[in-house]
Amino acid sequence: MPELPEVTTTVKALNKVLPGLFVLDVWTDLAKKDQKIKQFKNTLKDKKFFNKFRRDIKGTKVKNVERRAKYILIHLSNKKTILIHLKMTGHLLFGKYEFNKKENKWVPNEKERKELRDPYNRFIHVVFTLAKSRQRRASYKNLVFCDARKFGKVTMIPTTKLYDKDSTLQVLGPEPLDNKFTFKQFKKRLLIKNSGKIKTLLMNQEIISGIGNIYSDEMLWIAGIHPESQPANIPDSTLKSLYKEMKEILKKGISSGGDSTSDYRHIDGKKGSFHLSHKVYKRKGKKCSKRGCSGVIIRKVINGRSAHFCKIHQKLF
DNA sequence: TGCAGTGTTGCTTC
DNA sequence: CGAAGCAACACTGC
Repeated sequence: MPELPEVTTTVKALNKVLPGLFVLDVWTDLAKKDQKIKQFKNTLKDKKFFNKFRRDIKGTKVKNVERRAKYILIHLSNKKTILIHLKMTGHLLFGKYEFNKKENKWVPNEKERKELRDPYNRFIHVVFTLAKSRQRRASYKNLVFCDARKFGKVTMIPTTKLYDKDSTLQVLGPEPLDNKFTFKQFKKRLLIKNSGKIKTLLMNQEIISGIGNIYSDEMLWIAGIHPESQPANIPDSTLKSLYKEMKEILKKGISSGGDSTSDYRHIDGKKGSFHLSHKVYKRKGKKCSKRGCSGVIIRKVINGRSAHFCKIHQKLF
């Protein structure tokens, strides 16, 4: 689901279709009149914010789309940036949709519906209408935010303020696939806290950004490290292999078009294929597929998250 | 049938 | 201060 490879896949696809399009309008069914929950202020879940968001966005043009950690950044010509986090079940679709007044919801138009026979298209919560010019509404397309559990977040920030002190993006750790992110830095960042389990640290966005539950399980399996190992106890040679496998598995995720174990979809509604090559994630009770290993994959809750691993070849340091 | 489990983050509590 | 727990929500699968 939406971890670095999924968000990368979506952003790459959006960059092929969105730049240059004008935003004609935006619709949502998420906005609540009196949003009392603090973390939803300044998001589309807040009616007041949505009204302002809609005023700001109408008539602007999309410049380009960028990824930072698991965030999607849509830069606009009005010097503002739409910030989207897919959280657990969110995904973006691009195509032609129609508002069905009878059912009071958006549906893919007939042509697209045939290809998108997918139950998750039911959960449409935000719809942007875009076109090549401010006038040519006839040739519109929609950018659609689907999210079964409604955990996802959509907001907007002035582009220059994105990396202000204490902002959401400012506190994020380095990008794991950045060439400047060396082994030395990787090790240093894992040791920052002086304690903690390797799996939890890998998923901590302030230490390294973009890694979540699935990819952390998979990279630890390949590197032969038990998820509860303390980084300080892991020998350099093993840590080096984790560093290498981290990059490899994330790249494999990207080349597989992401992981569709659950709701994640490409912008055309198609599934990614990374879930077909899982070695541990969601494979509880299955035989460990490492050559010569006699282990069985187990599931254990570690710091509130389910971890999947092989007790035999994944060594506890 | 009912309830445990589901990818993430950030607020609250200790 | 940091770490742990849980809430945000709706569905699936045992």
